[in-house]
Amino acid sequence: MNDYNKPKVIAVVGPTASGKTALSVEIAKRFDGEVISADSMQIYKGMDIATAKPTAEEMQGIKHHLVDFFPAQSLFSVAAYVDLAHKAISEVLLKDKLPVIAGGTGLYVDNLLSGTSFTEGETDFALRAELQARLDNNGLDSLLDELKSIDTQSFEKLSVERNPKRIIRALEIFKTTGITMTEQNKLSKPSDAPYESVRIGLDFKERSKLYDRINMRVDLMLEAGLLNEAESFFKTDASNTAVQAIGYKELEPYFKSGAPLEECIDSLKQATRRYAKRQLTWFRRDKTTNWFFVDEYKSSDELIKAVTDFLITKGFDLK
RNA sequence: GCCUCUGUAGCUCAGUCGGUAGAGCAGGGGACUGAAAAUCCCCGUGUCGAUGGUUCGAUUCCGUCCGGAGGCA
Repeated sequence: MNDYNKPKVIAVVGPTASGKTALSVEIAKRFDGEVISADSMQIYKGMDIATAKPTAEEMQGIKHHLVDFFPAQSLFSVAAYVDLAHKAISEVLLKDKLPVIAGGTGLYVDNLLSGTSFTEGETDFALRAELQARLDNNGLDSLLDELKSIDTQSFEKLSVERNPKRIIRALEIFKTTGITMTEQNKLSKPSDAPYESVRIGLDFKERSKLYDRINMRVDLMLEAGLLNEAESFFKTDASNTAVQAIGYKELEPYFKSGAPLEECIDSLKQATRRYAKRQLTWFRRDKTTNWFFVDEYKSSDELIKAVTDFLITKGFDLK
């Protein structure tokens, strides 16, 4: 309950292309920190351009954890992330440095900072496939009926939402652990957060400014060789988690069925814009986030200065 | 110059036999605990091109003008 004994961490969150990478590096430089990425796609090796992985130049000598270390053929999960991220944070703290968490995957950030405890069990993919097959053959209601008999609370929410993935997961939890999703969520929620965290959120007063940046960044990715990267990605046997990355699947029609490149690029841009919107929805939910509007500053230097000044008032010490 | 078609949501278009309008796309809001860059839920008022006329009432009918497309000279 005593915040003063908890390690302090900074988290930089926001939608894709809002400038998290640059800002987190600047924070790390000024406050003697190292960056811990919270990005579900930048973990993968080889997926450099599409995921806008920070380049060596962009990192400016600041150590980045949990980027570019995981094979694209392997499956990843929040549980795996949280485990690795806690370890990385400990490592940074041992060096007496400041952990700067930077990332766009809200699920990862929240579960890390809230200290959700995940049990040892691995994901049961065979069971998941079985449930998926049932869904395909008998429909969603077949799964919902079963859920109703075991977990009324989840049922009530999921029967309105009708989200297949979450319904499958609810059944999977019960079948593998004997505990309902409602109970498990309660059990995994800690009474107290493990860190004293300060969240910096990046957003734009004008949404169209963000979208302009996204569109422009996709064009830059193409110039940087996204097409080649996509082509070789299709040759690898990427895992179910890696194939979800925005950047390859939108280009697939171009390579596999001769669709016009322009159309694929437009849909790639659109998918990225929609993703950014979902990220904002997620991050806005946390009411403790300190938002900075990028388009309210004349330059990135001014934004960095504003954030730095703010962090000093929050008790962080300059290097 | 004449004739025909056309002008409705950001875009493409439907519609109102006269009672102020609705689809797709785009876009917006939301949910979210082991696939999360995923998955799912909700949201449609706009001078119906402008202006006169007919009418109790016009986006709808008529006239004129302006913009766009095509045809004939």
